[in-house]
Order: sequence, then C-alpha cells, then structure tokens
Amino acid sequence: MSETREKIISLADKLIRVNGFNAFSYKDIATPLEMKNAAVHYHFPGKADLGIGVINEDLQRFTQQTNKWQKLPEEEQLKHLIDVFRKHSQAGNICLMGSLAPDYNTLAPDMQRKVQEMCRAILHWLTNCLENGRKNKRFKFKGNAENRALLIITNLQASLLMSRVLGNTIFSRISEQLLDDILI
Amino acid sequence: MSETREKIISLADKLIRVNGFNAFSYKDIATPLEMKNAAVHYHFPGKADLGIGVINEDLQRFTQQTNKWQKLPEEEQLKHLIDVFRKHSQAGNICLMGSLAPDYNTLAPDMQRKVQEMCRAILHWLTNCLENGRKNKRFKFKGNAENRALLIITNLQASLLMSRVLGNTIFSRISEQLLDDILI
DNA sequence: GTCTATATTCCGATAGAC
DNA sequence: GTCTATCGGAATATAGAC
Repeated sequence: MSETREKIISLADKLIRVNGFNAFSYKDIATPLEMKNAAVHYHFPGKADLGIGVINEDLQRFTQQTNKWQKLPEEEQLKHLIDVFRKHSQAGNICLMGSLAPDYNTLAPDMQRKVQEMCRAILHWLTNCLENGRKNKRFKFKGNAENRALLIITNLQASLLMSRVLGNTIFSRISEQLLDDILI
Repeated sequence: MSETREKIISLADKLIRVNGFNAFSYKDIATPLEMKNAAVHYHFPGKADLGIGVINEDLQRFTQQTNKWQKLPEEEQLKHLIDVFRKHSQAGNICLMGSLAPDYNTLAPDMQRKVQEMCRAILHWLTNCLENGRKNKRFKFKGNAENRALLIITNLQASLLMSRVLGNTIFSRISEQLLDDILI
C-alpha cells in the first residue's frame, strides 16, 4: 500500500469525522497534502472508493485492537472500547457510524454495504463481550446481550454528537454512568 | 405566517431528516413545490435562515406536545416521547439532533446556537420528567436525572441512525429495553 | 504517480421585471 | 410574492502530457 494512499485515507478519515462525508471535497484532501485534485482521483476514482477505503482501514484497526484485548477481563475490554470513543471526543471527532449513518441515503450502494458491515462488526464484538462478561460475573444487566449492546453503542455514538453541540463534559457523564450501570 | 413559507419549512424538515442539511439544495425545495429557486430565497435568504426556521418550528411543536402531556403520569409522558421517535423511525426519518449534530462544524454560528437551544430544551424536559417520575415512584434508575436523560436521549437519537443502516427492528428493540430498564 | 487543463454540472445567491 | 436571467464559485470527474 503506497504512502500517499495512506496519507489520503488518514486525512479523509479525519474530514469525515469533523465535517461529514458530503461536506468535504477532493480539494480539502489535495491542498494540505500538496497535490492536485486529479492526483487524489488517481488513487480513488470516485468519492465512494475513498469512503470505502476509510471504512476498511477503520475496520482493520478495530480488529487489531480487539484482538489485543482478547485475554483481558471483559470489563477491561469494554473500558478499552470506551477509551477509543473518549479519544475521539477529545479530538473533536465523531465516530464513523455517527457520521455516515445520517448520510446513508446519499451514499453509493457499495459504500452503504460497507457501512452496514462496519456496524455489524462492532455490534457483534460488543455483544460477545457483554455475553461473556455476564457469564463470568463481571457484568450485570437485564435482557439479552444483543439488545444491551445496542443500548451501549447508541450511547457512545450519540455521546460524541451531543459533545460536539454541548461541550465534551457530556462524554464523561455518559460513559461513567453507563459503566456504573453495568459493572458489578 | 404565509402558507408557502409553511410548505417550504415542512419540506426542508423532511429533507434534513432524510438526506441531511448539507445534502439538499434550494432546487430540492423549489421543484416539488413548483416554484423557482429564487422564490425560496425570497422567503429564506440564506440556507441558515431555512435551517433556523425548521428548528424553530420543531421546538414549537415539541413545546405544544409536552404541554399536552403535562398532567399524565410520567411513564406515559416518556412513552409519548418515544412514540415521537417511533413515528420518525417508521417514516425513515432521523431526528433533527441526530441529523444536525454531525454537520455542526459546517453550520453558520446563528444556526449552531439554534441547534444548541433545541438540544438543551429537549434534555431539560426529559430531565424533569425523569426526576419527577422517580419522586412519584414510577421510575427507578441509578445516578442523577440529568445523566439518565443523557443516556436515554442518546439511545433514542442513535437508534434512528442504526435503524437506517440495519433496518428498523433496531428501534423497537432499543426502546423496549430502555423502558424495561427504567419502569417499576 | 503526478501533473495541467478542462468538461460538466450544480450550488447558493442576487438583480431586476412583473 | 414569484418570475427570468445570470453570476461567481465550487464540486466531481476525465483526457492526455510528462
């Protein structure tokens, strides 16, 4: 994978999180990297290709991270997940799900499928984490683990949205309360 | 208030919820209403004026509705709020907070202030509802009412986002579980 | 792999007639 | 209050030289 390609993806990732997918342009990529917009098109012919590239990178990073946490107690794994969101909160970012889901109807079909794949992967991991954590007496919660994963992931996604509007003390309040709810 | 103005606001509201604020144009308003884009500019000189008009309308509707629920038991009030979100879910909409918060950095300052005002108003109402409901032994939850309101409102906002991506059974699962958590 | 140059389309917005 | 006409700019994208 070329270094230029990596730089483009990294900057696009940031722009999606800060301004939204429909609100940034090839020029916003090209100018800071000191290239021409045509050069970006060489690496990513269409904007959807760029979006898919960003999601693939994010999914790969997510898999690497969760693999590293595999042997930890489940509450540590959950705290690590929350830390990922916290760092984004501090950087003024929102998560890719929270940024791309609102624009979903405007996305090309193959990019829509990628967004779906990303959401499913994260929910699947969190569901397993919660399920195992309850089995190992580290979590307590009502209902099944899938539904609980939905509640927690929506808290985290939208906490970044509300932090953007109301200031990022919001994130700490939400993440601390949700941990307090579920930890034994 | 002119009828044309009302129609423009109503359509803009729908477009913001379905495609996002930055993804619709004056043409998307003008064509279905069989006017010219210049006519829309007469009613709303800039796009931010239109956005602010939409939010004001939504805030007014919210106040009217919550006033109507005032005398009901708190769990009925909360269920009414959830119903508002449910109807949007069924219509393929997301809520204004979930649509405008991701685009927040790209909005004009006066529109940013309106978005803030809307979020604060909804959170304020929900906080009071939860506080009173706990006092009247209708709700049970840990922590203070403000934090609980943040958890619930983020569940509702992002449930619409996830419903868009993964299908709208998501909304029912989230709303049922959150009620089950809090009702006595 | 990156460039220049350009095509095409669309955007928000304004001027001025009616 | 709505129209026609148009401006200035920005967007995505492509052709073809280097």
